[in-house]
Amino acid sequence: MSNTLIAEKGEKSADLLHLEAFMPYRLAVLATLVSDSFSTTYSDRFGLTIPQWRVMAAIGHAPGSSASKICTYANLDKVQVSRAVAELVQRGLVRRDVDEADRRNMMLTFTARGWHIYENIVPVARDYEKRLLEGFSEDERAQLDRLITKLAERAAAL
Amino acid sequence: MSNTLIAEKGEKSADLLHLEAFMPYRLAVLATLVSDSFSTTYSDRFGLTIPQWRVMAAIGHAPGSSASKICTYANLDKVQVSRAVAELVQRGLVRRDVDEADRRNMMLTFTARGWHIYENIVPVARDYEKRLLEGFSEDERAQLDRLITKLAERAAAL
DNA sequence: TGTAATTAGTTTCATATGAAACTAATATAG
DNA sequence: CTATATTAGTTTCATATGAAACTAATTACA
Repeated sequence: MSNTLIAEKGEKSADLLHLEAFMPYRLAVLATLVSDSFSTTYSDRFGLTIPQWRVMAAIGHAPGSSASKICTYANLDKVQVSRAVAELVQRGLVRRDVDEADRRNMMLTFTARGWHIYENIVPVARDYEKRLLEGFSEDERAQLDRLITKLAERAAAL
Repeated sequence: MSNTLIAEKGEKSADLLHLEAFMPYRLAVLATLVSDSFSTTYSDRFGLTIPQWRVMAAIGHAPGSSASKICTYANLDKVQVSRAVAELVQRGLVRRDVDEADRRNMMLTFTARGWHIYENIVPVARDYEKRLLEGFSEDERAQLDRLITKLAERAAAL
């Protein structure tokens, strides 16, 4: 009876894979949860998208970087960086000057307003991270750090 | 000199936040990396998107579930589920029948072809996870499990 | 009962995304 | 040198996404 066969398959397969215990799924859910709650805290206050926030972080980290440096540093593709920068320039937070040493490159720096915003976001970000890791011992933090690095290495190899 | 002031700010702020050490960023990058490499392995072979894969996993786990059950189980919103199901029905992998007990609900089950695909994907998924965690000791796996759960709890609270 | 509120799922619409094509500048080879 | 390849960044275009509006069914309660 094909109906019975299908039902049996269903019962068997139910034990084969539980999404809630499946590592790629768990990582995706966790990252989305963290990302959403974090981005809420800064998009509410500063009106930045995730790529915009990362570009700000990249410029703050290394002012004068080119867009392609930012792609690498912030793990964004060049279209995302191009658009994020355009918007930040538009809003008067970032300056985009041609690098005279190689006129293909853009030199990206903050305006005074950009620095102001950046210096306000950084403590918010630090505080978010602090609250996220509240209740984690020094040992747990070190473990987490190590395990994430190890996982990223493995994933990059697959 | 305002130029000097800005340069000094740049140097100071560069130490304030390193994206590569910032937990929300690291989790996002890791999840994307894992998600991309995993989805490549099954989209190449089975032509499924991420929401479609999760819907398949949900139906395999609990055949006959409604779309809203699948939203909860697979952490997808109802639009994603609606569209993924429509496509899977279209492709002859899933049946969508009205639940006569409550005609608002859809009862989602696999067709024979759907079961076939599902039973082929599950080993691929298991194998991917196995390779991802290759080189992780039992203790490291347990730690990872615990830390992810703990992080997700914290993030949900923020 | 009949009316309001709720729930399930779909569709619409406006925005987000990224691959591929494009422009401009530089580097490399013949 | 000139021609070709490469690199940086932007724009275009087709698809993905999700909030809000919508349809249909059920439940709550006056």
